[in-house]
Amino acid sequence: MKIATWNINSLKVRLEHVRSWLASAQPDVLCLQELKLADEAFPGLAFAELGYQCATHGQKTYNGVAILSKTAIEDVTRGLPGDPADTQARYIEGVTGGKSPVRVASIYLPNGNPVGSDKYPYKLSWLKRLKAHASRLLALEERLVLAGDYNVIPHDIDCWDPAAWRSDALFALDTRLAFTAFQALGLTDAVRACHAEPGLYSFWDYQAGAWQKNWGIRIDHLMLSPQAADRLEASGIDKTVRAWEQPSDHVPVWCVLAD
DNA sequence: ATGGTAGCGGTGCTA
Repeated sequence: MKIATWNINSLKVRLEHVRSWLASAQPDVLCLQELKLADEAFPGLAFAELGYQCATHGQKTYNGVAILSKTAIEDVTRGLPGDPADTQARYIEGVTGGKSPVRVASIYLPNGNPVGSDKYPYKLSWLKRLKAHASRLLALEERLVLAGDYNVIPHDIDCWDPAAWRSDALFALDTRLAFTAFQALGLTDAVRACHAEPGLYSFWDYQAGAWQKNWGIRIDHLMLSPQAADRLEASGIDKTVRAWEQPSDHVPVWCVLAD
């Protein structure tokens, strides 16, 4: 079973990119972030044509997440539990995979910039809330994949220039400490489990020719429960997509689990 | 030192 995550920065603009990638990469499950669409505007038919069912948690203008799957998506949760006052559409979870069931979440963690604004404590509290929810999910002892745009650079080797990112909300010490505590619940980073080398990036800024200079960062992650990690066969980042016409600033990240 | 890009929506916010 191939499971992927991709922040597409507007599904309206990127629909044909997503359809092309689905047709060629053939994932069983694709988690999308930054739809920037209300559920009423979600192009479900365009994915049904390719054999995918969809569960969506949309929002107009900002955020918005979805799960696409070749099999039925059940037991769907919309919104990250733990704060009824949080109305931003950044989390959807469901169980899919047919005879090889896996619980999958599509996550769009707050960016948090600038550090010092009220956006940063929102990011940290959101990550803490994700940790609390993940702890409950791990107790189920299921195959679990928490996939998405975490807006977290885990380590120095995950960015081109660590010094340039040191004071950024994606790499600040408190961010990395909170992410480390989350991962220490027993989650495996699917890309790092298969690839030790530096310079694996999933995002290149639109500005300053970042793609051409390879000024990238790795912020899109697939975090696996022990039951999923035991079945991990391969993982990767489809960076060629970043060179497509009018691309997202993120590229798909994927893993393969044995059925 | 500054600005550099993209999407949404029709101005400034978010990233």
